[in-house]
Amino acid sequence: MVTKQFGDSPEEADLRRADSLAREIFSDIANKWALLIIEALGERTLRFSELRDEVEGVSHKMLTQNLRMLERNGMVERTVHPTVPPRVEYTLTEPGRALRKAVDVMCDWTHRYLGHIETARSRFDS
Amino acid sequence: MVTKQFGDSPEEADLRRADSLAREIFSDIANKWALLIIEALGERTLRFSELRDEVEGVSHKMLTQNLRMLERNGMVERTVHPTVPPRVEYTLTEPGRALRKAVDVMCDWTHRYLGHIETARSRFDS
DNA sequence: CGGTATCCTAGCCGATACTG
DNA sequence: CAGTATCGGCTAGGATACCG
Repeated sequence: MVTKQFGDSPEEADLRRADSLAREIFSDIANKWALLIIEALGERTLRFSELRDEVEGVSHKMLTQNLRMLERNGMVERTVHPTVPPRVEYTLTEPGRALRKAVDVMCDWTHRYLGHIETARSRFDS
Repeated sequence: MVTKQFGDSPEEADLRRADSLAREIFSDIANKWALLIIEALGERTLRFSELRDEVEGVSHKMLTQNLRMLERNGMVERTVHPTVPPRVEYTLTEPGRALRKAVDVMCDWTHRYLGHIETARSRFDS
C-alpha cells in the first residue's frame, strides 16, 4: 500500500496509474461513515431509511453521498422498486462482503482493546 | 459496532460510556493518514523524517497530529533520543500491531479488487 | 420515501515561521 | 531534526427546502 517510486518509462505508466487508483480507493473507504455503512449492511438488505436508523448519527446527506460512492466502486448494489412511495434497497456485493471482513476485524479490535486504550489515554493526558 | 440503544438505568450508564468510547476510537482510526502511518510502520521502527518520506503526500502537520493521536491511544510508542540533532523513533505497540493486521486486510482487499472497481466505476459513470 | 440542491458554518489542513 | 504556533483558504458536512 505504501507508495512505490516509479520511473517514467511507458511500461511503468500504468503501474503508476494502478497505484494512484489504489490510493484513491483507499481514501474512499478509509472514512468513518463508509465503514459504518458497510458494517451495518452486513449480510442484510436494508432500505435507505433503515440504514439511516442503523448507522447512528449519520445525516441524510452523508448517507446518500457515501452510498453513491460505495455503489460507484461496486461495493453495494442499489435496487429501486418502482412503487409509491418508492422503496430503495441496498445490499453488499461480493467485493463489499469481502471488505466487510476487514471492517469486522477493525471492530473486533476496537472492542478488544478498549481497556488498553482507556488506560493509555489517561496516562498520556497527565 | 453498530450502535445499540440503552435505557437510563445506572448499570447501563457505563455500557453507554463504553459504546461512545468505541465510536470515538473508531472515528480516530477510520482516517486515511492514521491507517497509512500504521501500515508504513509495520514491523519496523522509523524516525519522524523517515515516516514523512514513507507515507507519501502527508504534511508535517498531519503527521505529527496523527502520531500524537496514535500515541495517546497507545497504538504507537514514541522514543526520544536526547542527542543533537534530536532523534525520535516510532514503533507499533502490541495493540498497534494487532490493528495493523486489520489494515493489511484492507490493503490486500484494495489490490485484489482493483479490476472489479475500475469496471464498476466506468459502468456507473455512464 | 428517497434524492437533489442550496446555503452556511466549523474545523481541517497546507504553508510558513519560529523554538530547542 | 522534531515539534509547536499562527494564519488563511477551502471543503466537509449539517440544516433546510423542494422534487418525483
